[in-house]
Amino acid sequence: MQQLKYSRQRESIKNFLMTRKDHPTADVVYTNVRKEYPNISLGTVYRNLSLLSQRGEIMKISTGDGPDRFDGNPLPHYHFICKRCGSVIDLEMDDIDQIDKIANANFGGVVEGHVAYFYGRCEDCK
Amino acid sequence: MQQLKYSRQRESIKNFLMTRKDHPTADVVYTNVRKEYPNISLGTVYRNLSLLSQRGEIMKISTGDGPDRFDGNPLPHYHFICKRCGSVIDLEMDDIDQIDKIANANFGGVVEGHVAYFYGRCEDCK
DNA sequence: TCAGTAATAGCAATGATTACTGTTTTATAA
DNA sequence: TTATAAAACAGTAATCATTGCTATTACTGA
Repeated sequence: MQQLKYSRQRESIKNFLMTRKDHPTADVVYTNVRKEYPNISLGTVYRNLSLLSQRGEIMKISTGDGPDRFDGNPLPHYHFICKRCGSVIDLEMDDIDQIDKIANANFGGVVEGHVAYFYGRCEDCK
Repeated sequence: MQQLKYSRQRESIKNFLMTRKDHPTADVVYTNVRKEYPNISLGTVYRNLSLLSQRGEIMKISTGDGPDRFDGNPLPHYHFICKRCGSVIDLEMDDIDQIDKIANANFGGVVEGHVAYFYGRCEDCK
């Protein structure tokens, strides 16, 4: 992985993400960063979101339903998705890393990690 | 949910899926079912895969990387995705349903379930 | 200040999936 | 059986998210 050259656009994208707790999509990032950089292109947004998540500076959330979302907080944590309103919420929970060992127990390969999200009804929708 | 009217195409799709352990994509289902029904359309394949997974007769696997895959075995189980070769493998592991309780502990809403997959290197790639 | 290279804007193209429409199949029941 | 209504279909167009391309611009180190 080569080193990145600074860009104002990338900085603005990252700054925007850090102000938000609602895990916006690429398109939401685009419309908001345009307030500061009206000429930024959607391609630039996608490329930088990709770069940043590859480098572990942000987190990409793929729910398998609708577009990907992004989280400015790169520290390990889990997400909850409301089945009714679709909102994506950070969970504060004890770690569940033991599930990797459970998965590895009868497996021929090597389990290195997992992706998990929880679903149900959020506080407003229950 | 209304009742379904029988269709030969849907039966063929389900039968094909049950013969496979490799979790094929919609496109793979399409090219294979065409051997029996040369005029089947890709739309029909998508509609029926959707119907069958809504009804819990098959399982849809969204990895967030590449197209969705489908599993003819609807019984609860987990999947492993190889980071090197991309293959998706069934895991035989103890259940980890306790993670729903852990996630619910400090949460204002209601956790009803989870989606999880494991990744790493498969037996051939490790 | 300048040269080299990475990043950008603008736009075209792709890939997966869904929507539409006229025709065919299935289920029901006279 | 045949008639009828509803569901499913084939074929195709459209959509949505995302990636690729190319000429231009912006960083960076000398």
